[in-house]
Amino acid sequence: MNEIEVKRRATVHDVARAAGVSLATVDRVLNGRAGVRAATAEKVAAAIAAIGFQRDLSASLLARGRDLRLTFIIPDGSNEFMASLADAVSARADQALAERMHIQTRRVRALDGAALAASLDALNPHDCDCAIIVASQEPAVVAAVDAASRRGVAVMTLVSDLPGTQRRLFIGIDNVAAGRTAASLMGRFLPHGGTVAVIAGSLHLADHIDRLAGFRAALEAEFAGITLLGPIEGHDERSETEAIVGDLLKRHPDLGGIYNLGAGNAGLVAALEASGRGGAIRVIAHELTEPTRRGLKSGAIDVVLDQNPDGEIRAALAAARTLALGDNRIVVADPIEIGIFLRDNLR
Amino acid sequence: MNEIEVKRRATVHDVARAAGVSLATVDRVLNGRAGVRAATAEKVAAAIAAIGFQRDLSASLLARGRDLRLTFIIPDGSNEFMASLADAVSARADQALAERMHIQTRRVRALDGAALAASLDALNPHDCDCAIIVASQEPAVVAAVDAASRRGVAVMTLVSDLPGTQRRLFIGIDNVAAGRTAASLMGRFLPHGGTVAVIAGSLHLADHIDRLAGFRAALEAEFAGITLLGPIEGHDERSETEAIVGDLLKRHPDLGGIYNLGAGNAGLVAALEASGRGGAIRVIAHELTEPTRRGLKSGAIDVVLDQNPDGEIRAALAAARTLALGDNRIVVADPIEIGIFLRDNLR
DNA sequence: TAGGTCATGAGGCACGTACCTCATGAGCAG
DNA sequence: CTGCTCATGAGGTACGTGCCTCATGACCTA
Repeated sequence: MNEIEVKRRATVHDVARAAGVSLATVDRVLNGRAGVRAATAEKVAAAIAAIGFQRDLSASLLARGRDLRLTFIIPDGSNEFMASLADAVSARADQALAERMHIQTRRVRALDGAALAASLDALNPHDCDCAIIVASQEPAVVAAVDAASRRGVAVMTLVSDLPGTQRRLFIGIDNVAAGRTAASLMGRFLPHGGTVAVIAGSLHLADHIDRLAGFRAALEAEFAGITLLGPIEGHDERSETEAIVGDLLKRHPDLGGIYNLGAGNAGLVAALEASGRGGAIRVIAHELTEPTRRGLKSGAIDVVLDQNPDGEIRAALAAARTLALGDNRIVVADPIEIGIFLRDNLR
Repeated sequence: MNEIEVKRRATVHDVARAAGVSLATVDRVLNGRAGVRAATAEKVAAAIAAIGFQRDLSASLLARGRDLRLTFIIPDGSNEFMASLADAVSARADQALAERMHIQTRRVRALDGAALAASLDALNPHDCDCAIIVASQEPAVVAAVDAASRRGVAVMTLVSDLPGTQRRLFIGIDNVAAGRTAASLMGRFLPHGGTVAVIAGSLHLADHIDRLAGFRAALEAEFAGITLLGPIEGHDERSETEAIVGDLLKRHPDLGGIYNLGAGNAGLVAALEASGRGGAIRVIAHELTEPTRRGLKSGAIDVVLDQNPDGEIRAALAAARTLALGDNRIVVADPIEIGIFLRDNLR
């Protein structure tokens, strides 16, 4: 008598009863099978809405009797961030398997649209339900994404989006906001103004363009005392970036700060440490990787903005799981937050 | 013939076969039921390890035929952060329900150990599998946590830990690191040194003590030019904090910064804005709530350190789900990161 | 030896959904 | 009317695990 009364969750049986149709018909509607008149389908839909039916994900996956098959396609090469993204995928693989998600990872040459497109073209719905890709903005990739969607392979974009395609979801940070944040910190670090150099990877990369735009806009709006130098392109390369920074330090003895919005941070740290001026110059970089960690610890880098690869992978997996439920539902993901790291809150 | 070969996931049947025992025995071992000799249990454990069996969470919850029952106990009162924590719980309720987790939230008077203990005592394993509490460090609470654990109600602590008890997991940030981070930012904001006032809620709260310790240590180690004023206790109250800040501003025309490591931020912002010196003083506060958001936007606050209530709730739910599997497994959660927010990366 | 306890096995039903086959009846064209 | 298509219903099995009952045989104790 002390029982707590619990509302039983609605099941497909309840839907059938409420709609006045059979279980088989409800099943046909729920799983998009043919052979149901529009009028009947609507009755079912109305019943679902009326009683608030939610399909039981666990039971659904169990009954399907097969794991969800996901393929991550991640750029290869020297880019440490992409490596950490791949690591984050591996780290989640076991947990994902326990939730019936079978993960496969492929690395393709960075900035090689043809390779990415070929990799996408090789996927068929028989062995891949969903592809998660780091997209580069090239026509071949756009075509491959749409083709995969038509074949029945859902596509989600990670880190770098591909708007205007059939991709179901984008998972990544707001890079304009990241640039603004960098400016806001740099401005406060230099209360008496000064010169700040900006280094980018490439001005053909959407995320780098966004960061630069945000950085510039926020500096102009709030910190008139700061003069911007650059941007200089380092092509995300260690040695090239090292040369650029070394040159900057030599030519600008009064340099107040450096914002590296691309990769190549190993070179940045090396040049700073070699100059003996590490610590006297405020430095902001992107992505928490081995070189930036080292830089934070040594004091060469003050702040690292990070897009939390682990969180992105978690969000991607959660979204993929939802995707498995229905074909026509809108999938949303928790927004990815920009991580801000100093030496003192290194995880 | 084009089939991709998939390793079938191991099931309890496979474990039984590998161990040379019956399904019933495997079940007894897995679910901690009595009536199995130690030697037999070990054979089963060995088989599980050997074939890498992982219990299917979905099927397990389905077979249990009942939802996981979770009770959040969250302090009530004027504390905006606790309100946002409760909001985060509500926001996840639907999603949780779809994963067979039934959430109940209770609010108890803040800093009232007896009330929290009573609330815990009222829980019995029949209608609550797991309690998630914001613990305060009082003997009555400690006793209640251990009693609940003995009764079969698992307890997890949120935001504020209760070490030395039977609590299964703590979910929250590293408050010493948070204090260090605040110091590290403040030090860089004031490159020529200055005076920084510290306001705490209460020096009897573990998290406040930790933040203060971290702040102090990092200032002393790295920023000798900064003089610390306080800490002054504002008891997390709006009006008291407002009075304190107003007084500080009046008496210290040269004040360089304020670090409020407790709540009462509405008062902080009001006093700063009333003084007309907002923007000239570097201000760091905790928790992204309505008043701190306002402060960031108006420029009264420079940086807010946040412990990401939504992420904490997500982690708690994930951990609870794992907890449902076995009684004697070690549950781990993803670490909660300290969020750092400026006006420019407000979410 | 009789009676008891205890470890283990065998088997079945249940959870909610997916997916299959087969039957039935309505509607329609010729 | 005959023969066809098509919407729908009825009912089954399966997924992997939890939980229940009952049977069996080993071992101990009086």
